[in-house]
Amino acid sequence: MEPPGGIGPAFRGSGHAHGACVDDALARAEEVCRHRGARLTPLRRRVLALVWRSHRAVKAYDILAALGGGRGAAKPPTVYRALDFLMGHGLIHRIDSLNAFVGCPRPERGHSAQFLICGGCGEVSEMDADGIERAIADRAADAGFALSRRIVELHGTCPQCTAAPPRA
Amino acid sequence: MEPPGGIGPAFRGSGHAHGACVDDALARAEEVCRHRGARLTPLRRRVLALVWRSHRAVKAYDILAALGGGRGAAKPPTVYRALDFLMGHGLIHRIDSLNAFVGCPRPERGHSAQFLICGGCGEVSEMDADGIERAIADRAADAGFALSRRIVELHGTCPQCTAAPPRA
DNA sequence: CACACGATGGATATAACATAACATGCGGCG
DNA sequence: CGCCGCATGTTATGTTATATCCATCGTGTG
Repeated sequence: MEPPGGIGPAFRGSGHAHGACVDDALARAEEVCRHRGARLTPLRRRVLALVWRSHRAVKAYDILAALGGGRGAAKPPTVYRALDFLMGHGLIHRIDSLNAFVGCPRPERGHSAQFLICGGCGEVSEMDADGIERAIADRAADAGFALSRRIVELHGTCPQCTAAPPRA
Repeated sequence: MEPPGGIGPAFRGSGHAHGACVDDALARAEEVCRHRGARLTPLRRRVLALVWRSHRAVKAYDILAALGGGRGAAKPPTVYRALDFLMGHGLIHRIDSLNAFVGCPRPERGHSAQFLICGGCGEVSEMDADGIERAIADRAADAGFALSRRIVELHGTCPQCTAAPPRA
């Protein structure tokens, strides 16, 4: 039971060694931060780990709840600041259509990605499809439009959920 | 008082007859609704007109404020219901990355569009670029992903704002 | 007419998402 | 030490969106 577990534009089956997956992500994050002299503090690391708990987009207030159990609970700014830091370093992406965040599988490379978002299981898969980027760049150029941020969020149903009833 | 604006994938210069532009939009909306037996009530018409006041994305609470001046002021659900109706009939689009709404220049045709959003003047221009759609459909098919909603929101700077200091 | 109905929207309340402004703690450095 | 810069804590508030219930109105039917 180890179907496509990769990082690319493929959804995970039911069994995948998620622990290792998270560890990898954290290791890559450490690497990236060391490389740039950015400080991946315990709080930021914890938030990043929470984002990576699943391959679904995670809401800021869910992170907040997970962080702040009871007394001395974390407050919204704490979470948003950590998320801003992580986004700033490309370690996570914001999914605007969900007001939520996903871990970036390839933080090393500055990239602009496209997201496949399954309405069944909620998983988000990141692509870096050249064809899409090129088509967008071409049309923007036609319009004389200077692109900065490109948002491509594609909602639908992943292969697993198409095959079997949704279950996350 | 003649803000730029436009309907195609091109940003307008400074002078355009926006009054006529709004009138057109409302007329098309009447048409579409009559065609389907949907009721473009006075409230909905008013909200649509407010969305069309500019070619920028309009926030729900701005509409609320514009509607409800004083006593017996409109409440949020009123606005959101009207917006839902208008979206349901393709008369407006939601720009997720802005939490705001723009009028659709071609409500007749069911379409999935791409938006160019200028960070200078705030104008939003709707495209229906086949190349982009095709690239997206191809990559989704590769991934075995069944598409439903496609969100393409492209932020950047329009030709006018590139040429001259932003002003809007 | 009396009535049930569906559609519309008003009223109240609250949930969900996000930021402003200011205070505190801590490590480095002159 | 005294100061600075950064991360975080704290308080308060701003912004966006929905749930729930109720009033109204037009329409079709008995």
